Amino acid sequence: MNNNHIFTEKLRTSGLRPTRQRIEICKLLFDRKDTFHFTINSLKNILENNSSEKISLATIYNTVQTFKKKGYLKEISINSDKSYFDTNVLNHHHFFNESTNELIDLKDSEVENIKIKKTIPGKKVKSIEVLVKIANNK
Amino acid sequence: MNNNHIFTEKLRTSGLRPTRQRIEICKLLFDRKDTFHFTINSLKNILENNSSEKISLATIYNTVQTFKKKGYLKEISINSDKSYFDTNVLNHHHFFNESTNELIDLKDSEVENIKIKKTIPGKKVKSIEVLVKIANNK
DNA sequence: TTACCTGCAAAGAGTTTGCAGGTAG
DNA sequence: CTACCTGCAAACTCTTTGCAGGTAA
Repeated sequence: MNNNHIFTEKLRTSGLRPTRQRIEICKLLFDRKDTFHFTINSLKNILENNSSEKISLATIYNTVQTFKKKGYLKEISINSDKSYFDTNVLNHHHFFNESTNELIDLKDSEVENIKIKKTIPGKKVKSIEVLVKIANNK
Repeated sequence: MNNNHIFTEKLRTSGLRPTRQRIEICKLLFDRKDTFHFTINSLKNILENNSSEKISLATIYNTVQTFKKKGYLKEISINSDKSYFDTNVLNHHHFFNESTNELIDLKDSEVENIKIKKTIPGKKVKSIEVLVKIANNK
């Protein structure tokens, strides 16, 4: 089906004009039922192989950053090598497979409620996230 | 007191010769009772202000990386801007103050036991860590 | 037509590496 | 003495920015 109007809407509400390049990016990010994890570089590779458009790195960076600011994408902190992004923007937990550098979402129901017994005066909790690092059994 | 022999030992077991510069770095990192969090840049600034030695960035980077590989330091994933290190090398949880970019350790006893109800076949869990982001009350 | 967008290349930040002179053992 | 180490600067990687030509409205 054609979801271009949805992408156009997402772009407009982000203050971006719907250009050919940006529509291609939207298709990749948002035209799917499940969560999608990516790095700028993996996104670039997929675009190069699957899109007829030439899309420059700069365009990818600024589109992704704009979506992140708007709340359509979430950045995940795994390591400082590169930025990982997630199309699931709700607070949630992750597995990170150290053998493959792959991220896997954990549903809230898959993690028992987390209780932090310490508070810091004058500070508000913004998020509580668990990162479970896994690796291949040797 | 003088802990130089301890530092020398740490350096030797890491395969590094105990030089004046490295001893200075050790003093900063390990001559303290409590946990110490730092970035390469904060470490460089402290060294510049507190040490009579001139210590180049390259020396700081490679000493810190070597300690990390040896397991004397732990790298904490907060964001992809820069690397944060921790002298507490056990698996543990953190507060991250987004207003000040400060890390605070959480004791295990301050976080109720975390249960992950999902497993990934063929993978082994390496660590489970919680990051609680906090910010100033406005 | 006008403001915004694109691709390119150059600039920036953090980190790593190569090298010539210096130092621990 | 020899192998390792230091400081410096250059190189690298990831990300951002400036600019001249192109495009949406």
